[in-house]
Amino acid sequence: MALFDCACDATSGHARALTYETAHGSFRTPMFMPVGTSATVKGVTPGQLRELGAQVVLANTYHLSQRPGAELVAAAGGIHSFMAYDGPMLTDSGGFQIFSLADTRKLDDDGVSFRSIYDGAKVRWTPEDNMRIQELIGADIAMQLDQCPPYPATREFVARAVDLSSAWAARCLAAHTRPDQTLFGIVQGGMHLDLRLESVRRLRAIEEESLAAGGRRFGGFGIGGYSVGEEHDVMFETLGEVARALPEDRPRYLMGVGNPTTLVRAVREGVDMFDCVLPTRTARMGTAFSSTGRMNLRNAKYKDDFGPLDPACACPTCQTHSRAYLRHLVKQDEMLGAILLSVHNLHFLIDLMARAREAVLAGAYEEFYAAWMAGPGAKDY
RNA sequence: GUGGGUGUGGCCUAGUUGGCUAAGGCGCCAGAUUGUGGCUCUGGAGAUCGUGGGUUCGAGUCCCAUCAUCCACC
Repeated sequence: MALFDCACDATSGHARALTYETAHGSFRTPMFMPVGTSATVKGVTPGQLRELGAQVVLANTYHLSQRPGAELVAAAGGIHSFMAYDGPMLTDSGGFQIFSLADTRKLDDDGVSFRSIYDGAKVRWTPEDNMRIQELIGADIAMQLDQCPPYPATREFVARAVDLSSAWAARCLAAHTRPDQTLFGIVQGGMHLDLRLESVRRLRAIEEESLAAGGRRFGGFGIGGYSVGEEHDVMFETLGEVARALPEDRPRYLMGVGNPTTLVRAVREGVDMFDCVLPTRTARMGTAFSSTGRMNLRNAKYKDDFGPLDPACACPTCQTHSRAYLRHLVKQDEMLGAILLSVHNLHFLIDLMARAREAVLAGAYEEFYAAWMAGPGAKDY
């Protein structure tokens, strides 16, 4: 396979099993991607990530551009070399952070101005600036700069976000030149199906114009703007149709979703890739995923429970440590507690998607889906 | 032994010149967490104010006694 080729190994209903080639090896979908915002998956070493079967690791342009700076990452030989992870990597553009972190931000047609969360300094990004920064960081996959509207938002506001994100998609695609890196476009449109489909149409038109002019195409497509506070089922009113409106020959990446049941449902709708802070963030707060639902390890009922965290789990944490010990670590705010639960939660989602892939390859995704939904953990997520 | 200080939920404290259901932090118990500003956020339980008397319409606040504890001095 050539760089950024995408092969479809199997489908089962709308669910897909893809293989995608990057400069740092191939990855297989469906897939969950651990989030390493500041060039680290908090509490987890690159070696552990590999052992867990992690494929793509995320980093964040917003954070890295501020600390330690994109030029420094480039001087280190790029993000892979800097953090010593030699597998595929992806950088989020920072569009979401500008929406979620900055109290003061100003969007205009040409770009966005905001204040750094680190030192309050004024930062100005055009789509071209953002592409230059992501090329310096050097992940295998870059994301376009976009505008992620909050929820709820007026239809007019969401429509303008689609306009702006589309315009920026075209500029990002034109500005992006690094040959060993590909660029994903991002679909917006909030909870409005027609705006979502319009967003998809514009991305495809932008790509066609680019190709006609001898330019590049998108390596895949992010589906952004979901899981921003809406009720759980609202996303599924439009997700499937949106996902399947995207080109079949490239990956579809539902951004920011990490709830196990949501993953299982979204794969059934034709989504291939996910990322989320949920497994590692909740781990740091003492919550573990399990085959029987969410567990709050701070609960007193685990005080003298010397059994494994999840008897059905094969991860290093469950193979080695008891619930009582993990509760003790969490209650004492010991860093090892956050580490061990992060390892476990990442394994849970990575393994869940690996089993989803097996089901697709076996042509039995519907059975896998039904089994999960009927299982003891489904309602908890 | 003498003089002085202090005793308020598991711990540390706030409680103004005595006045409505004794406040806060930590801890404890539970919930939240979705393109990471997260030892975060939300809620809950828990106090016969050392003990026993007294003054007063009313005492955690004043008086007496007693116990505990700390400091200083013999």
